[in-house]
Amino acid sequence: MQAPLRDPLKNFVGYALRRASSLEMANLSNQLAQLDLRPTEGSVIVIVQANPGIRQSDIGRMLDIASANMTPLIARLDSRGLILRKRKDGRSQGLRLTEEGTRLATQALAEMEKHEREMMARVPEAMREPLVSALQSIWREQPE
Amino acid sequence: MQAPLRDPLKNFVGYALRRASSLEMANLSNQLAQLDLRPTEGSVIVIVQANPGIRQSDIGRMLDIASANMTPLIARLDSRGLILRKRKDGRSQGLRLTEEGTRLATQALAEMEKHEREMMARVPEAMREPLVSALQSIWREQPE
DNA sequence: TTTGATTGCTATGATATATAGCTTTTTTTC
DNA sequence: GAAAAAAAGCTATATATCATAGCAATCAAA
Repeated sequence: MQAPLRDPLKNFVGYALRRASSLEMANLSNQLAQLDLRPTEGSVIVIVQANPGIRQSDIGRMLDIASANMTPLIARLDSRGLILRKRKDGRSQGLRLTEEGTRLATQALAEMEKHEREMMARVPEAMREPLVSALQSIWREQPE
Repeated sequence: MQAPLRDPLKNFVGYALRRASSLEMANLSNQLAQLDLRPTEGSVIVIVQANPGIRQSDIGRMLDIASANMTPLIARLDSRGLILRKRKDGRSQGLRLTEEGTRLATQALAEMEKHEREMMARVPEAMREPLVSALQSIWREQPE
């Protein structure tokens, strides 16, 4: 018998946030793996589906992904035949989903929704709305 | 002028969770970088400080870090002179902080607390308690 | 005593993210 | 209109975290 372990991180919200998020990500990642999509790729094609002709720099701003990291991401979706790039002007290009991309994006969105329901099922009803609001107040409109 | 961008992820809690967590992590990471500590290393030494003699496998269970990943983590803390390993029995070893490790752990904990206050300051009072509870209900006692 | 679980480890790879720098093109400013 | 600044997309590289597969030594349990 030994002394019970102390958890000095237990009461940190930042810690709970990290744990909840990484569990969430792991689960979603497993689901999307069935479609051979990484979580980030899933987000991207869902956004392209909702915004045909969007530029990758726009997506980068929405998801806070640096342009240097958007490049290989988009390249892979392109090489898999999920998206099309069409020149908009000399420097930018508009993105659109192919048929296959549309099919996958629809499935991905369905997975996200299913996953969402499963996660929220674990949160007591009364805490759901405050949870969403609180999370958004944390990351939206970051102060200087 | 172009059509405003649609954000189909906006209403997903999982997405808000991910964004809040990664912002939080980035901030904490910057703070701890001053101490030349990565977030995970900070968590580890704080736990060792609270539990002298703890085994790395215990820490792994607390933080959900696989033993294969604990090894290089602990090795680095050891090589930096922050922790000591003392054989407990043939296979396990007890971890303790050195003086330098104690100094860093104390600073790291202070950073976490400061960071915690800053983050919570952005969350309206009424949502704070529900936020913590909701997050914990998401990741604690994961169902089969 | 044999079986099974635990501890710590090597090696490797996947994913997301970060930094520095670059060219070309467009926009802004003077 | 010319010079300066900003934007788009890109290469290359590095880091942090986590995942998988497997191993030897040790300890605990059937």
